[in-house]
Amino acid sequence: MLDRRFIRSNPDVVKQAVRAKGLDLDVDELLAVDQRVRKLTTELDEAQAQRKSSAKEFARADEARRAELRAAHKELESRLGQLREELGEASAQLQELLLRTPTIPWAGAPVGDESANVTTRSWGERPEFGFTPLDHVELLEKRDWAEFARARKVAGERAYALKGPAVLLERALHSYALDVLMERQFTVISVPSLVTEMPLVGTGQFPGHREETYAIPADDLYLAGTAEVALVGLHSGEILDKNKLPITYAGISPCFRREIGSAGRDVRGLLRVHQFEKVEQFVICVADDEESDRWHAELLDTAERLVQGLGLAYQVLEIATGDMGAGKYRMNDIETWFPSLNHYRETHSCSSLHDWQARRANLRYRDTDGTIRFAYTLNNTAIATPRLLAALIENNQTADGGVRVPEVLRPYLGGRELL
RNA sequence: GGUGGAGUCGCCUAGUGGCCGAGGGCGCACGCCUCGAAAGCGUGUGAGGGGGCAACCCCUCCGUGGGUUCAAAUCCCACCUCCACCGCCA
Repeated sequence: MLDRRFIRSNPDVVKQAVRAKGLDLDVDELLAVDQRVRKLTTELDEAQAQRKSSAKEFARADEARRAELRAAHKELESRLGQLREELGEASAQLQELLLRTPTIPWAGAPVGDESANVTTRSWGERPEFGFTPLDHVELLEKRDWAEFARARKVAGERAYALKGPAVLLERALHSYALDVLMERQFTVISVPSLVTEMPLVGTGQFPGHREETYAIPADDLYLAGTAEVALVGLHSGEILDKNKLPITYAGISPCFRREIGSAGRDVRGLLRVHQFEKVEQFVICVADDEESDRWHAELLDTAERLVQGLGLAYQVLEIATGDMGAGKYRMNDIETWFPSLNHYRETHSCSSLHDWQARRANLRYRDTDGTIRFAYTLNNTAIATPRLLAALIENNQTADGGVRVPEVLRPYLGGRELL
């Protein structure tokens, strides 16, 4: 969502962003609707002012004059009704279009679709096995650390149940992430996954990607795909004091995704599941591009250090305009090495949204000079399991099906070096 | 799930159909006073939208959405949230 006034005065910039992001949005139509809304607003204002003054006069008028006013009012009322209806329709149309306006992407983003993504750096050594490594499913089943067939009996496709040391290892990953984030002064917060529509619109999940979210129609609730949803919603409608910013959260929550766009893909194992656990980094900062850029770098750095701490090889991608989504200013994915896939696979996604989400969520702050501004938001994964758990298991397996525990996780596993 | 009470401009509060399209107090900002401060006094102090070079003007908003009325914070209906008690429950 962009500022109407910005769109009015920079239609070409917006059009270019729409093109670069491959979106379906008619900016000229938006401008026309915007103009119509303003015209109707002015007309309604005038009619309403008239209604007010005649109601005032009524109180002091004699009976003859009152009869006149009643008659005149009837006419005015029908005009008001018509204007309200027209304005209501136009406003709804405008809102619908505004919700689809993209953030202007940063100048350094590769232009194009997914194939234009650029690998900017890689870190770590891919493991060399002196034996034929198992994939995570084989390994988990060999050790009896998971139930797949039985879990699917209860919860359908993509379901899983972790058992024994796999559970402890998953928890260790989350504890590790929380400790690192707390060290960086992030506030740990556990948030609802079961949410209303409001925060989903706020994050930008709705209305564009409704079908990816589980709905519970009986209660008008939804299951959020990430803690980011609740975190954006938490401060929505507020005007924060500038000195409260930045707000830095380490949000934890179960995450739910329908994965309807990927039917049949990654159905095996833990790579793409409907329900998972995630620690999310989330920042609300002042509306300053440079500060936002600094946070973006920091969130990305934190995620990289988390993966480095685990000793996993990864690469960082600069995401192209057409692959980053409407709301993103900049996006970098971290892809971690999966031996069984023989390639890197997305495990983290770092995004700067500028004020795109804040506008949707009406999340503002009062600047030093008293001006009220929309804040900037950023988010990045810290740890998402079981996908990262699968990477950890595959990369750290031993010839006999053991799993070496990275040093950073040992404190959470009673000091054990091998599972 | 049931019963009762409540939701007003950052906070507290006035307000029961036109004089409240929102008064007061606190807080905050600025000014006076002071060597400085406190106290005191004075002035100002919500958000959104539209218009104007501008000072400024207009409209909307008293939890949300409907309704009654010439006119609604004020009356009616539904919903949401909060508080209390009862029931059930991890």
